[in-house]
Amino acid sequence: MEGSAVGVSEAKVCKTFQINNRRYLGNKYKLLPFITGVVEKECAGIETVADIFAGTGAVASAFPDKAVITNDLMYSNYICHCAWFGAQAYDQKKIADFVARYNAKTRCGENYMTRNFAGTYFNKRNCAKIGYIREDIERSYKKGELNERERALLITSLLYAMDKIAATCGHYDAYRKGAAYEGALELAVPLARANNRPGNRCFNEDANELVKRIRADLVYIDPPYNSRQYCDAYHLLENVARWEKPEVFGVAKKMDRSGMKSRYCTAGAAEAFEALVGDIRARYILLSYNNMAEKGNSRSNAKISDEDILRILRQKGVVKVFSESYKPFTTGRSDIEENAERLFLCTCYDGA
DNA sequence: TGGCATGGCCATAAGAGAAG
DNA sequence: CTTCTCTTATGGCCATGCCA
Repeated sequence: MEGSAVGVSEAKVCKTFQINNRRYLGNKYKLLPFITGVVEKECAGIETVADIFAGTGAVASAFPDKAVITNDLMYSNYICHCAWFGAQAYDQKKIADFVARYNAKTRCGENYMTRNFAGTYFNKRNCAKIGYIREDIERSYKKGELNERERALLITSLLYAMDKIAATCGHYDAYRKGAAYEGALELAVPLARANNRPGNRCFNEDANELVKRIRADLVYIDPPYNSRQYCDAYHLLENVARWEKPEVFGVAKKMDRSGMKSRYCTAGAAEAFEALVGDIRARYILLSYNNMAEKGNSRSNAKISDEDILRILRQKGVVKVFSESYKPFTTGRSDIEENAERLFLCTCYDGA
């Protein structure tokens, strides 16, 4: 069914991809059965789900029969949400044609990407292609050849394709020196027809501000857990998505990211969380948070204590905690015991 | 001066699938 | 069924800077 969406002829030449075909810190894809299981058992009459720290959007995608609201501070994630959850109609054959044309394109010239990133995360050839494609998407959009959804779909395709070949450990805090660059950039066609309800809405702003204006039956909260800012880890995808061509600096070639930082990565996390919860209008609040409080390196420990989480949520409603053990990724240098991913479900007092 | 934030660097485990 | 191969997944560590 979804597989045939590519079109008869294009299906042969264009590969397809889905929302979870990307590497992302804190990705909840593997935990979806756990999350949806808790919601099915514990929450009645859910019609709208708001995923206000959506990241890849994996959790929102786990509710294909609900109206979804997504939000993320990063534009690169927002663009993907528009692609996956947007309601605007688009021409699937046109997307496949663009993808095929981009994949067939050889000999792209110098551009912003080659000047700034050749020999870092990508080799020069792939940089040239990324820069060419991103420029062409914008040009085509401005000429009216692509609508907003089609622009989002193609940028999403580019971001996912970059992720596949980047010489990284999955994020862009550093590139792997001496690593072999893997293959050539190859775009694929996004299969974005799982949930495109007219009522879906995607936002790109501070979750603390957004919750003052929205209402949902279930608000899912999956904030950053530790001091690592997602704008640091994904600066390059953000750079390409925004395509404002800023100056970049340092070994890692990061752009100025002031104004993109999340308070949930700082010592002010608990305070931010308390304000957020206070402003939420929902019947249920579901929070994902790990139990890394004091277990590992200070850089990786959780910023909000269990005591604060429970104290804050209990002001809002009745709280139940669900836990599932979770093997953290490691490169073999550390050995964290009994890491668990927890779900805090709050049934709100004033939720109706 | 100590706590907090950040820049920059770094790699293997585990599971799935193929092969025998 | 066993073994091999490939793919995919995701933080930890250290040094330094900032600021009350």
